[in-house]
Amino acid sequence: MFPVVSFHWQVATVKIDLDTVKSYDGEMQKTYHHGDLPAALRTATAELVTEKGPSGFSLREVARRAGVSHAAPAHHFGDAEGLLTSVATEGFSTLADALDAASTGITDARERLNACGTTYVRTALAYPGHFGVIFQSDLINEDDDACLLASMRAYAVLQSTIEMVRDQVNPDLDVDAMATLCWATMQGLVVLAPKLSHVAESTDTALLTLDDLVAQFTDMFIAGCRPSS
Amino acid sequence: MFPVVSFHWQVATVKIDLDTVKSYDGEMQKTYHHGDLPAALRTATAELVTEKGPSGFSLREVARRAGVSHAAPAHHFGDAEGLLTSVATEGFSTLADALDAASTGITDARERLNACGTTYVRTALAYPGHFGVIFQSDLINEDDDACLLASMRAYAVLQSTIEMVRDQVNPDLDVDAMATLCWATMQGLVVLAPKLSHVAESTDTALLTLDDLVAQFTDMFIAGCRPSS
DNA sequence: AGTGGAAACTTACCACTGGAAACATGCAAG
DNA sequence: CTTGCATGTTTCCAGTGGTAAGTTTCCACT
Repeated sequence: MFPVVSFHWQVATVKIDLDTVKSYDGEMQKTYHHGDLPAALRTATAELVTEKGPSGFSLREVARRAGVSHAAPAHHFGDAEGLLTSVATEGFSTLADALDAASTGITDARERLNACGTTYVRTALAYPGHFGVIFQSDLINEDDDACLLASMRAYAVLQSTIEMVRDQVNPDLDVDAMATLCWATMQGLVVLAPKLSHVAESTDTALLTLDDLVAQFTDMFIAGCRPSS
Repeated sequence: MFPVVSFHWQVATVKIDLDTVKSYDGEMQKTYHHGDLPAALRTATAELVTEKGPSGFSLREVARRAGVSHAAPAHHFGDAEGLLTSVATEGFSTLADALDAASTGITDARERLNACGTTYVRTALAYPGHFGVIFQSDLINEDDDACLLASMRAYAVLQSTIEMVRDQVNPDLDVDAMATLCWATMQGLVVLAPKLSHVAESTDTALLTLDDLVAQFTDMFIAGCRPSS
């Protein structure tokens, strides 16, 4: 059963990536009136959340931006929760792709962990709409299969990285616990960063950057994982 | 100027703590109809958010629970943002008090950091309404003076703890960066925990508990802070 | 004591929201 | 060509936040 699900999920991922290309409005999938309304609604949602935050989200405003009536989204996503869950899935999928691309080929555990961390916070900052939906909205369905699978795919990259740390640094490492800690720290940084005055987003200041914090965390993490004996 | 502000804030803190006592409806502050409506609205908000999550919050429902008309809150808090900011302030203040109580008297850096971490996640789990408002709602005014001061008071405890780590473990430690990392990890754990299947809330299972994760983080953090040379 | 004013609250209204139901439209397969 | 169905639209409903105007209660001052 799992391979089948995995297969579906692969297909879904590719489909999402294509859908995300907004300008592409051509001969593909033009099944009906609106080239690809689900994708248009997702991007409209992400943009709206980016502009006004998760609380500024409104099904009607999204529909308005997509140029359809306010009842159209219901036909594809059921309700607001369905649409937001779909956006969250897209976000997880994008994150998983980015983590995959950033970590493949890196054989040094420390380097790879740093690459994952940097990629995580950069992706979160690059897709504030998606991550806002994922972590600041309680209106998504956590049990949705596609969403769960996409998030697990992202988690798997981190997990394999921590396994590499275990293999290279400390054979007794509790991989799940440490992977959880790493994810928690990265997500905490993303949530906390805008609230902290001494953290800057760009590099052109004397302040700490998120990349700096990630690097410091990586160093501390690797050093802290070494066997104590 | 700062001492004055600090004084005001101290007073506000004490007031909030008294207000929080729900059953207390007696002869204090009974300035008008409703013994102490602001406090009642705050607790109603916290309960509502605990039950239905931040997105389930509704000014009218809160007013209904407090037994007043839907326009009454506006008189005390201006709008929904004002009320939520007040709840966030109360949450930060509670956290600061808890961190203070848990860490005073502990002289060993590792022990104290662990106490802070445990207290953080336990407080977050004990006040899900307040923490939900703080970290999952973008409808609070981050620049509010009282809120800022309360959060800074909580941060200060953590900061002094990290300074203790610096003094006892590594004189070259970047205190601000490490304090940020610790806070981020704790908050990340709180946000992530309910989403992770292998983390349990109570201790009566074979799964990891949040306390376990905090302890593992503390050990790793202290070890990782040691000078590399 | 009583009166003016301010504070606390209510009522009435507005534009907006999400969701459901009934209706219309266009494609695709028989 | 026509039947079926996915895709939208229109219309309606209860509920929401915010504002403005009115009402009640308290307090301070004379």
